[in-house]
Amino acid sequence: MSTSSTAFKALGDSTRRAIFEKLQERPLAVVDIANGLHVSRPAVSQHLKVLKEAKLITLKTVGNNNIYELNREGILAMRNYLDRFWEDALMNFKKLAEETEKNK
Amino acid sequence: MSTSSTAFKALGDSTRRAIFEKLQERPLAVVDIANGLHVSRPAVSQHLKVLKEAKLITLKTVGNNNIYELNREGILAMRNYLDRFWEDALMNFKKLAEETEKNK
DNA sequence: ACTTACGGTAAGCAAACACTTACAATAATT
DNA sequence: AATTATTGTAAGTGTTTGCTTACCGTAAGT
Repeated sequence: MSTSSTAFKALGDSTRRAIFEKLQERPLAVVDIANGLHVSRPAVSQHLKVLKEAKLITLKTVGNNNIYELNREGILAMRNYLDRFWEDALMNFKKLAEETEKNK
Repeated sequence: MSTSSTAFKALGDSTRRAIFEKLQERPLAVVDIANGLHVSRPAVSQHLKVLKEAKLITLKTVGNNNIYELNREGILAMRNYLDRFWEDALMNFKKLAEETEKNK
């Protein structure tokens, strides 16, 4: 599957966006991520896997703790992809509007 | 559901992104959108409904044709939302890196 | 050594999703 | 008026998804 698809899908789920936003504040262990969320700890583990595969977060193991944090590279890549995506969409939109104007 | 969720989900499906990208070139009737895609025409109708509800496209009826086109407003809104989203993520990332550096 | 805490994964389940075919409504064509 | 073309929607189906509980491995604390 394309990079964009996995990233879109990863952030399309509200629980995963909640996790992502939690990690914006600081890197956290799985228990701390799960704490306060409305789903079980294993569910969080599964979501973390999805976010990791979408390259939006990374993990480093410290002793028995898995500390997750945002993946700067992945986020930059996604932002760049989307910038072009919107850019293309809006540019074509503009171009088309001009042509329509011309043919009046 | 929040605006961002519906938009993320809308673009998380590859068929819908294919439709969206087709509409980047020009406004199209449903038959023309379905033409060349690997799914049936009613499936396309359903996808169009999702994209419309995500405010990514609009439609205008011309006789018996429903012409769909990109929704500039919605796309701009989504882009702005995401700009801030990435901005926040990256800024916090940077801030945290600096604090970690300071406490060395 | 034993226990406790952390966290990934397997199995199972209900809800959501992406599709299909069948149908109905409307507008253009003849 | 009858037919054809365009489109949305309903009903049904298989797959995917998001969740749960149960379980297992590993590392730290006692």
